[in-house]
Amino acid sequence: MPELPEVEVTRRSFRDAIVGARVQSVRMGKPLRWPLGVEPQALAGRVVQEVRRRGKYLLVDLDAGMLLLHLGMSGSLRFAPEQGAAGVHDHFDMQTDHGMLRLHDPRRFGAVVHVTGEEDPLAHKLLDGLGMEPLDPASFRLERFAAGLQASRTPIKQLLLGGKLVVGVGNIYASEVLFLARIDPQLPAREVGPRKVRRLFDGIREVLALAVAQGGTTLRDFSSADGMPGHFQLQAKVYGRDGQPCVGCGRPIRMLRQGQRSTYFCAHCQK
DNA sequence: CGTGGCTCCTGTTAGC
DNA sequence: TGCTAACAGGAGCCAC
Repeated sequence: MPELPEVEVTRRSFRDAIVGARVQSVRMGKPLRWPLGVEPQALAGRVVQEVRRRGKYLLVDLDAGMLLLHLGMSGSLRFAPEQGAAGVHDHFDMQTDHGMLRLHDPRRFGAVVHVTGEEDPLAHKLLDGLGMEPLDPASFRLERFAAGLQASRTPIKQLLLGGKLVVGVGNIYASEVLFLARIDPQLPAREVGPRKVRRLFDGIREVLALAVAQGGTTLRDFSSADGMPGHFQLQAKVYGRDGQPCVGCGRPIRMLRQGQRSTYFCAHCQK
């Protein structure tokens, strides 16, 4: 469900409401990707200072320590003054004096981990290798992006998905952005020419920024932590359109597998 | 070290 | 209609 825009929209939707809240209790459901790393009740009394985002991780700063939160493939967050009884897929409930933060995650690829701070070894392990932030002009630099492509033989689609060069481009946006930039997803990154590099760089920024501005949502249902639905109807030009006519040339869109993930593209428009 | 494949888990959908 | 298999928006881990 969540690529960068959805994670960022989620962050914005509950940040103001939760900052200053004091934790009263924490309930865990079934195991998520990793153990919480602390006894849930040990979080009682902590006060939320800030909610930040790094890649697709949400960082919830407490007055002591920090929570790293990831939505995985199927996770969603909800923050509200009142929440109903926990359902079978609600695996993390943090009750505060401002309301409850709840993670709903059927597949449980998501995570909630407590670390002592930015210097915690686990925080380093999870965050250190992350690439540039595409929505932060100070981070996402054309020269660094171009150099990163130049240094890799990996097919460009997989390099984008990997998150080590630039974060937040998920499987849908990877296909869409490559279509917009007219680049063959199978092309080794170092063979992407300067003009295409430029188009790709601009495309990533523009598409992600637009999606955030319009409240997230890619293909299916998504709602932010305050329950508002997104308004961004990404009408996918290639994703999920195997066999259907390309909006550019009318030839059939093709699907292929790259690293166990599907890629959609137009072999005529993208070369 | 860069790279590719496997893996975690459950729900939905396509196909027989 | 019912069963089964394939597939799903992520990313860490491990073997080459």
